[in-house]
Amino acid sequence: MPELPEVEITRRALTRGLSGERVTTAVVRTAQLRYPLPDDLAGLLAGRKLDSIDRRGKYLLLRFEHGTLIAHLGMSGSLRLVPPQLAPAKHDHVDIVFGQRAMRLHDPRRFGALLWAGAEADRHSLLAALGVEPLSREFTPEWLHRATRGRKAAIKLVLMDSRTVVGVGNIYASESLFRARIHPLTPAQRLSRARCTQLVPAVRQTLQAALRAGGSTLRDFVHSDGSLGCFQNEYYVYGRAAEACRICGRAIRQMRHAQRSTFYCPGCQRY
DNA sequence: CCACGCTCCTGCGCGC
DNA sequence: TGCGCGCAGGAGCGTG
Repeated sequence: MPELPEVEITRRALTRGLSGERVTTAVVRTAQLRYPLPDDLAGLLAGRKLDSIDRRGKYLLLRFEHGTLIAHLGMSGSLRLVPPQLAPAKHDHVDIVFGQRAMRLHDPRRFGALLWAGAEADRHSLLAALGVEPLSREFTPEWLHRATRGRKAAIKLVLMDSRTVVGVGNIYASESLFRARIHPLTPAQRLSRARCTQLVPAVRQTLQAALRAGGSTLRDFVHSDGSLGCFQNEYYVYGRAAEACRICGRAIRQMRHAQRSTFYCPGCQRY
């Protein structure tokens, strides 16, 4: 579910609601998500101040005065701000309580993660090898052109490979390739500089449009106040198999590639 | 280094 | 109506 826009929306809301606040306690109801939860989370965080929240790819970095809590929402996770006394629902695995507000982690599929990284979080093994941020100045056509040389894999897979670019998942990869008019199975190394010049702004525009629309809510994603995103209404190809392309009118195709659904327009997108 | 397939888990929609 | 199957937005890891 959550790709970069949804994680960034979550980051902004949590920053508004919680930065500078002190943890009262933490409640852990599930011992393990993708990884075991930190031991004694309440003891680790109680009395500590949350200085800021950063994002690296789809990871949220909650910076406390004595270290960093790394959170990942996996495929079905959300972080909501709730009154601490609100009864937990099914799959509400963790609360971090800040006085009269709690940050509640909900994750039906439990692919999410919560890890304590200490002071050197950015060197954590999960973060150290991540690629460039797609909304940063580093992500340029020249950079993408260089990064794709020697890569035979399909451009869609390379876009989704977090060692290359972070934050682009299955939905936004399909949408970005449509906007750039590039067929998703094009071998990455065959992309000319001109096509990289199409693709880089297409990725940026897709992510920024999703951010403006409040992200996508397909099944699980909710904002930290419980409201829903609406970018799914603006999709050009994702989930639109057999529907008419918004640009050329031809039927959108769906195929399975590398065990993932891939959507494209056979008229607009070329190798 | 690169490519690929498997894996964790629950829920839901579809077809029979 | 009920049930079983396949699929769902991530990404680390092992293997070749």
